[in-house]
Amino acid sequence: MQKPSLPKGTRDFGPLQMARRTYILDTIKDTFQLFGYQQIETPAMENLSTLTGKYGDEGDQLLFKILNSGDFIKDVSTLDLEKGSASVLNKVSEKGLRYDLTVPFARYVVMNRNELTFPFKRFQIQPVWRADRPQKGRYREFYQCDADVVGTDGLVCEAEIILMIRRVFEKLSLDDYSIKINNRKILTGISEAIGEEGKEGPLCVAIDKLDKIGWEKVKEELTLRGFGEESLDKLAPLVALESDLTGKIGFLRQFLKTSETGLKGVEELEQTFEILSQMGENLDHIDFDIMLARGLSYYTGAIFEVKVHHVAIGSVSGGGRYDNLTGVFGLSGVSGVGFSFGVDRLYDVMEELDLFPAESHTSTRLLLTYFDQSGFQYALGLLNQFRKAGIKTEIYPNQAKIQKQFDFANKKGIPFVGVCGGDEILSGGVSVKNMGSGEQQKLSVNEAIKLVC
RNA sequence: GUGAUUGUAGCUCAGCUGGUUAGAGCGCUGGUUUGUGGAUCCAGAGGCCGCCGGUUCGAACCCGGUCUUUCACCCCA
Repeated sequence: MQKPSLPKGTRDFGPLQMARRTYILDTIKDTFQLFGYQQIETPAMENLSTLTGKYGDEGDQLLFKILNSGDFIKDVSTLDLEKGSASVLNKVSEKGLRYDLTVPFARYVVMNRNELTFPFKRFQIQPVWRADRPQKGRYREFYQCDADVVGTDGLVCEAEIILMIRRVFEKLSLDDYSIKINNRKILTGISEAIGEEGKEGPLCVAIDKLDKIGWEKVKEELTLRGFGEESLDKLAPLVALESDLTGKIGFLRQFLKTSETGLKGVEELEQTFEILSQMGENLDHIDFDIMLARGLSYYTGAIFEVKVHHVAIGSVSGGGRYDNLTGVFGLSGVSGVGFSFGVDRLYDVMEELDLFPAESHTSTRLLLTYFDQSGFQYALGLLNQFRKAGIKTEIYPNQAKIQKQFDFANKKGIPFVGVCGGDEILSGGVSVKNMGSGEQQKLSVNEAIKLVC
């Protein structure tokens, strides 16, 4: 007999966990729908050609590949084997598990471009898979909840993303968090302004670590990546800048005055905030973080990341605007913006902060118990009456001692137990015990329904 | 992919520098109670000490490999 086990980085979800996950997922889904997003689903597996090359070399390594069916080795030559794994791979695997929901969505949009009405707002809640090393808040199978709009560059979408994030967090009673926002164009502008045009990629990667490793280390890394001393000196005042929103914007206007792109980024950001104020909304939880850089190569405008304070868990949500995501699939000029909630991390955060409402392990309200066959038959008749009255009712399915039946109700957290014995059968009623208070009274079925519901 | 780390009863963990039949608490089963759960008391069941190999008279303990857990790096939700 073999010991059962799970693949690394995957988990089962028991009834309690599922109740909590559903609570989070319903909140998110409800919010997406409130803002006019429509749900779609795409297959767990995609053609490898759809997935590869979209996430960089690192990302390609993290893709789970699916072995071809049948004799998967039949096309592999000894030459391929000598050339190494890359050569063998495309002969033995042509499908892979999706790595995120954005790329499959882009594929979907391109394939259905003639049927879709643009701007198209969709949401998608499905698992994704990454062959990462698991660690805290990082799994190999996890859910993403994506909402994206494609076919518009209207900044109202950015503003609405902020509103959706705030609504979800409010519903989940999370209030100590910040929505970090920045604009990729500002980062491009910065690299131009410090005389390192076109190097915003490495600049972002290094600067993103500022919080973690400090300015000195970031400087080292940038030097390593070929940034001149002069450039770093120009960058320094920006890194040191501590100011409020208007202060930051004022500073950037000056700092980026030679960069058309950079100024455009600042303007987009300001307009987004302006839209919020026209909606009668404030800027609570919004943190304009000039140093926020998200690695994903396809972002071109706004970038978001949500961090809950005082927990050791990475960002729980992130996203941004991409101007040409569908380009690689042959449809260019479609601008989109979207973001994603990581349910598994939200779950971890809420658990760490003890924010889940106390719930019983079951939704059952009433358990019918009995002593013998006649009581069982009588209880079967009552069962239907309670259920027809809309009360979640169950009956203990096999004859067992009454203690055992009570114990069952107790462990499952069922709040009421209905006892069906000789007395009850004679009077046509049921004795209902409140498991919390211990009170028990003999009632008619109608009275019992009123008490329990 | 790199570097650490963990694994003993269903759960949380003890187990001395290698030495007889591997322990505790909680949980579980039964009883105390033949119409009543949560408390008390009594009794009992339950372990290839992650897996494979090596060293040794002798391994839960030492060594190698492997899987798993957790963590840092990389990257990311």
